[in-house]
Amino acid sequence: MNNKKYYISTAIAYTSGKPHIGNTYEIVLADAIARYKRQKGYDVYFQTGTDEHGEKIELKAKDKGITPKEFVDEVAAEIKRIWDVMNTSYDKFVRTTDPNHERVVQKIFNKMYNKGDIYKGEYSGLYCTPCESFWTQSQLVDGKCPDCGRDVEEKKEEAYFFKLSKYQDKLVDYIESHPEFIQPESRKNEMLNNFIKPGLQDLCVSRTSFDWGIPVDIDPKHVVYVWLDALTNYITNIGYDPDGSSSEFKKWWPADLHLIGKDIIRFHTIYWPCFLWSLDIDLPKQVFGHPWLLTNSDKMSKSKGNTIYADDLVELFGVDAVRYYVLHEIPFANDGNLTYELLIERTNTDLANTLGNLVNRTISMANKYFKGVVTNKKVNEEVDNELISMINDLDSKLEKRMDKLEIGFALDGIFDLLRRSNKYIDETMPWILAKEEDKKDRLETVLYNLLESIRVCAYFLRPFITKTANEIFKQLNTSDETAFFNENNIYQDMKPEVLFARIDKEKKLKEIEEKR
RNA sequence: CGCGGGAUGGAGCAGUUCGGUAGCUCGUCGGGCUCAUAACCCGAAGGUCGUAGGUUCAAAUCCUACUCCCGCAACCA
Repeated sequence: MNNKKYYISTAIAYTSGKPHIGNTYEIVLADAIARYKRQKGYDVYFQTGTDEHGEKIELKAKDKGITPKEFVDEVAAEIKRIWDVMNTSYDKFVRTTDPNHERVVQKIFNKMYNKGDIYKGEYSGLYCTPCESFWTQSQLVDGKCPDCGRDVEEKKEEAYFFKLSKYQDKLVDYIESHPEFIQPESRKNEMLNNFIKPGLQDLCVSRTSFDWGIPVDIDPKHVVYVWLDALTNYITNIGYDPDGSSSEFKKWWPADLHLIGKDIIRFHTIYWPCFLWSLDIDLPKQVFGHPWLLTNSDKMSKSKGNTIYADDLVELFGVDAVRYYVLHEIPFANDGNLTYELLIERTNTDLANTLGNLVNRTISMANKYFKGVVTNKKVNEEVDNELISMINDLDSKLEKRMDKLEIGFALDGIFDLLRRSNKYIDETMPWILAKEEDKKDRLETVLYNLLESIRVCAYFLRPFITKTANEIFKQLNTSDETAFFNENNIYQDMKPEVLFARIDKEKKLKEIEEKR
């Protein structure tokens, strides 16, 4: 029995507004990996949640005339609802406003301070007084405030700093000696060359310009920098405590995979390792910065009006069409593209034609020729060998892809077998066999092989399109979870039902247009 | 000369490590079949593998220069 543990996390979503499909992609990806690992026998802990502090949220709440807490309660509930609509199997949904998290973050801050890794200093920067904001040199437009266009001035402010510089050499060594730590690899070079090697500046880890954050308890006019607050969610919620961690923490940490967007790799591969070292804790095994999902090859944003929301898509196409699309279409390293047209085409060709139709035609033949009772008569011919060996090879094929987090290629592997099964039907021509009485056992063997192929595909599809896979098992009327060709099944009382109806593209697009 | 990634038939990708008939999915066109969801199966058209040179018997693959695209460039998450 394999009892290895697997701790996977997504980044916690920032509660500044409703997440669009691009933001939702990450939880679906994590869910597929988590479900796959569970199926493989791992003891899995899958954590997600929300990041709820910061100036931006304070301002948004003010605009709405409610308290920040009321604001984040609303948004966090909406995010959780969408995660649930996407049928994701997270074990824990954490929030940075959780009292235990806040308390432990304060303790962490104190521990770093007592150790000398955090010290009090002065933050100086370019400040726009009317806007009450600091800007960096690169953010300025013609040397002026990018918001109001007025002059900025050098201003100093009391602040706490974390000694990133202390860990610089250690970090370079670690990243270079652990090539798997940052994925994909191109990101590793980006971090090393752009940030770490030129020299790490100490990081300002407190703010006094706004209040919506965790107070520094040795100096309460400061609040803790949001990233120190947010990153620690990965340990505070499994029982880390500077005064003594729980057995749960000892069981799960270090995390096996932090799944994050490519835009926040810097925080996870530079700040986070240094914070952990400061606390004398091991680093997570791997950080994967996934690419983005674009609409019409353009970044999604509310101002562009091209935002697509996951719950709207689910309503239009069903949860598994959406899950399948995002999991299949987004390659390992490059950004993916999502349009209604592409989603409809993908759903029709793969899910309706290749998968749905195969299940439907196979079960229909079983019912028509054998009144729905099919066993393995073992009247095999040469042509069966390729199909059966493909069935038996699927497990190792998928494992190779999944280990490299190549989800899209893993799905391709399953669909290769589904396509091969459709071809097998044409090669064996069951409708011809059915006309000859002495070919009855051969016919039954053919159908048996097909049913096994479908069963194994459904088994491996379950981490990705869970609802559909369960529906296929129900239609096959079996609970056999064998990952390989099983010679001794009995199929009976099967009911064919359309899994994915073909979508009329023109009609659907018109329907979407009218809804707008 | 900031760092890194990329440029392959209409679309999306594989192949480049260790040079040797350019492959896959989708789309288009033609054919077949009828168990099935206008589905499924077979076949065809379509590529000077970003540009220009070089090495080699042979280059998408190695070398040189150039063009274009994208990401990152630190205190907003």
